Amino acid sequence: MAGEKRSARSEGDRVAGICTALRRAIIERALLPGDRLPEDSLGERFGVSRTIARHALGQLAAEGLVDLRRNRIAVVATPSFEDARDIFDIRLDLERQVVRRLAGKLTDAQARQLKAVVDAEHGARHGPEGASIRLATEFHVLLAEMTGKPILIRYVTEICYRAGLSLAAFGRPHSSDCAVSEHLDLIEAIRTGPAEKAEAMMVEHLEAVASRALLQSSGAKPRDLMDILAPYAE
Amino acid sequence: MAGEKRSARSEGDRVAGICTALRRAIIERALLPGDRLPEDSLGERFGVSRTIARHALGQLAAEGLVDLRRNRIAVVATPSFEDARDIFDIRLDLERQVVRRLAGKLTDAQARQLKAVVDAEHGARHGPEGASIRLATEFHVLLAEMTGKPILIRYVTEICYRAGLSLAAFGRPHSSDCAVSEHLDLIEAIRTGPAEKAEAMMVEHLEAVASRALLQSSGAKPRDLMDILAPYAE
DNA sequence: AATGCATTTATTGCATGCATTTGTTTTGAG
DNA sequence: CTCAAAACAAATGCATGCAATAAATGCATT
Repeated sequence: MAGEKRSARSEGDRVAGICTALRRAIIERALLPGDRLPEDSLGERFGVSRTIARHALGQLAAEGLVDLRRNRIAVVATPSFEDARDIFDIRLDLERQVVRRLAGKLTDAQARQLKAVVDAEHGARHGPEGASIRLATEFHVLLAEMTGKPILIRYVTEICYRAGLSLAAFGRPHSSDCAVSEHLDLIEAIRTGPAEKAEAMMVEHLEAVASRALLQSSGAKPRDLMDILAPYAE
Repeated sequence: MAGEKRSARSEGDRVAGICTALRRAIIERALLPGDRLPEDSLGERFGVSRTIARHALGQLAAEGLVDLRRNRIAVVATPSFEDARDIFDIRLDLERQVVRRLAGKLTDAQARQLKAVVDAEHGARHGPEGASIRLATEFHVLLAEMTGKPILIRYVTEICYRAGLSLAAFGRPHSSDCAVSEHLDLIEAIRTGPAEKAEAMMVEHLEAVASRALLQSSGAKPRDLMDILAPYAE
């Protein structure tokens, strides 16, 4: 009874709660591109009516994480290869702004907070892949949050989630080792180095992530039925 | 023209219709920051139930055009001065990408299409301010659409609308004359010039727009009732 | 006359119900 | 036995109703 009251109050908006849960499920690859998201099931699972579930799906569709077609069951979005490229291009610009604004201005407390996330990444590097990816994303989001600029934070967050989904769309395993050391280097560069150097390092990092995931798999992206069956056709 | 892709992206056609109408009202300054948007009135005006109106408000809130607080009437967003700066910073990066991709690759048909919009701007320069601003925005959106990159188009469109709203928040009149000639120069630079030159011109243009609107009015931002009434108070 | 409190009204939050549409199974003809 | 058409099941599209909350108004008290 008290629990009901508390959960209702702490989660001022139930729509936001569902969005958060689904975003996390998507970034952790518990939900994969193409997975169905019926309003009924969502509502039942989260203890709300279809109305609320529907609204949440609308929000996620606006963020590009969900595909919504009229009279059809909502599905987790399946970004195309071109989409993925464009997302990373935009992400590059946005995160470059983040670094430019933080370079040389990181407080010790902030550096510690970032390192804590990287530590968590390190600890999760042999655990389930989902946690690893989520933490890597959290690192970038936290960095953006430290700019204190709400609009920049919002766009960086959104684009990071979309980037994560894009990576999932191509089924590449997440190489956490690289991310961990690159993230550590980034913290140092942002804290001490000149803005140009930190910026260059972020560019390098993101391009590495993108090429590890996208360039290598230029042919293996969407499992096309015809491609899969080609060897069996003769 | 501009609404085709938006309506396909969103779900219910009616939700998209309301969004489009409200976006336009906002960009034309028929709706000003802080104006109330009660679900009932919207529903009645557009011939739909509150459910649909509510959903539309949710979408616009996700785009940053509407402020939605629990149990409170939705209002047109009132971007802060810092928000406006951040929006223009992001817009700069995004539109730079647009120019970079279009430089030297504009077909004659596309150039003609862009010129048609600028002509319309020219024709509207002494008419109502709203049309002038809307057309200036359409120019930038059309440019983005010519990249053929859906994600880039989407972010540029959104940020252009937010920029328009930001300008409205500071009550600056729209100087259409400058925009018209600058837009013409842009078309030429993109069509013929090297990418660097076109890019620099876009940067210059957007910085000019931002400084005309933002820098000059650093003290006159939100029309506060107390401020407005100050001269009458004695 | 100004402030705080109660009452009334306006508005949102959310679930439910019905019509419509889509997807699936069944059925029946060839 | 195959395939198409019809019947069924599942899911969405949307409006409406009721409870809860906030804004507005009026009243009383200082």
